[in-house]
Amino acid sequence: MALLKNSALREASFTPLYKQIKSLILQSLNNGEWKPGESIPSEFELAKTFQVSQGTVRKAIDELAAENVLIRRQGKGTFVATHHEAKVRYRFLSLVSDHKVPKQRARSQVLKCERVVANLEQSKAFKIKVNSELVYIQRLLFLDECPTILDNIWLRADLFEGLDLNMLNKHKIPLYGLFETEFGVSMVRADDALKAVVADEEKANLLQVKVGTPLLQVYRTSYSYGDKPVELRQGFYLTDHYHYQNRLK
Amino acid sequence: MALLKNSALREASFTPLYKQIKSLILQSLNNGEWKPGESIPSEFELAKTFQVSQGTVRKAIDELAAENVLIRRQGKGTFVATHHEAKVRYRFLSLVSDHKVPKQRARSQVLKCERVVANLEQSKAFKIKVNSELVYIQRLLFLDECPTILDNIWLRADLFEGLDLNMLNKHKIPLYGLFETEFGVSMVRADDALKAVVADEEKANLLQVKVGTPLLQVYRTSYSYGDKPVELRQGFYLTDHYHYQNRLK
DNA sequence: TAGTGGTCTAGACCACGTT
DNA sequence: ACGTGGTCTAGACCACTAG
Repeated sequence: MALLKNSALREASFTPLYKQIKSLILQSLNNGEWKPGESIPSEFELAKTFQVSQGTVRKAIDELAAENVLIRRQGKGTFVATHHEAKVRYRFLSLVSDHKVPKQRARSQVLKCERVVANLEQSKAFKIKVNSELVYIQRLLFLDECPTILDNIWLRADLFEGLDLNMLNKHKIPLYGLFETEFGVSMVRADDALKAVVADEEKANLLQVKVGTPLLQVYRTSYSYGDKPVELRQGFYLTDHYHYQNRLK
Repeated sequence: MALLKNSALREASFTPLYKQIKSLILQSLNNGEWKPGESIPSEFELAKTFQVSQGTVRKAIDELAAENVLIRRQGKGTFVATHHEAKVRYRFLSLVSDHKVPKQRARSQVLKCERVVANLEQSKAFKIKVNSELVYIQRLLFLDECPTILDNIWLRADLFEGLDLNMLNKHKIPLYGLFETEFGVSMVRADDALKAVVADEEKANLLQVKVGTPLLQVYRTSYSYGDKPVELRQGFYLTDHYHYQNRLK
């Protein structure tokens, strides 16, 4: 794609230069040219390769940084966001302790990892054919050594070839970190839909509570670069000592 | 406050010009110089009054626009955000229908409006003295004519003098719109803490459901300009046909 | 046509981290 | 001392809205 500088023959199709630059950067990220944790070229270098001014590159990076796709570090450079750093490790885990101080520790226990076939709803969400293959994972998340979250997870099988119970149990890192490192899939955004439900027998057993205990049900769709949906989740959160925190602006 | 241009005698106290401009704008908003819905002076005018370049004013406004404090409209001007416009009327109502299409209609029924005394927790949250006076409101919100949300609301009495049951029942506008118009209090941000609970007898009666029905409990602290906390809320949401939606980035 | 916000440029200088 | 991102400026021009 050639850059369209403010030229003459546009007809109601104006796209700012910096948006085009942003797309090019996203494309490079998608192609794996720059990997999570690594630095991307400096603003001046990018300006030179794209044949635009540094300020224009800057504006493109500004937006990507606001979306947590890139991270700027003054004096050091601009880096591709990663789920591995301690600081952002639990970026997508909105559940926090009611007594904020004792920064909880998370441990995951994977119960199932199977290949399944996409139902109508799932195929719609992923924009793939019905009966396409998915990976289904069930796992329990312990916070401060208490079973607190029961997750049912579905992934596009074509993006996660080779993912199995063995691999999941071997790694001690958060799932999103594993996806990033082992499969080159970076989660950058997620949409959650929350409801209050009560625990049925299966969930009650797994979470070690009584049937009828209220649970926070969190349905999630996670997206990679370019709003590509790559994960569906049904989470059931025990909120006796934790709460889901959210900031509205 | 005089603007500190990049001068010599700073010692580890650097504050960018545009941040100072931002503070000045926020101050004007706080003083009620520019009211919600109105336009503020153009970027060039502000640049002239503040004796900086237009680009610097622009960056200040950019941040305030990102925080939904100001709204930019190309060709028209920059406006103070308001809760009255249809588009952003329910900005802070995260509950949406599961079948998104039939854009729900909200109706509020106020049950109580009393003066009460702040407990320890409330006085801490508001950063006021214990036993300070608060306004307590209990109301039921109907979505599509079904009782769906039970709200308990506490406000700083000194900011809401004259607020009573009569006034609340007279107005057909959302609460945050009323607060803005009648008391000059603009809500710009809120922190929600969510848990799953079950309905006790009182809540079950009011929401017309059985005791034991799971409810989404939403504790909220709302802030006005300058992160000033002005409202505490305990909401109980019926999530049989609605869900709390949230985007993670 | 005039006025507003939106884009783009080029250049200077500052703050921060590393060498 | 150098290279990075961060700030600030001045000016040109484009896109949108309204009179």
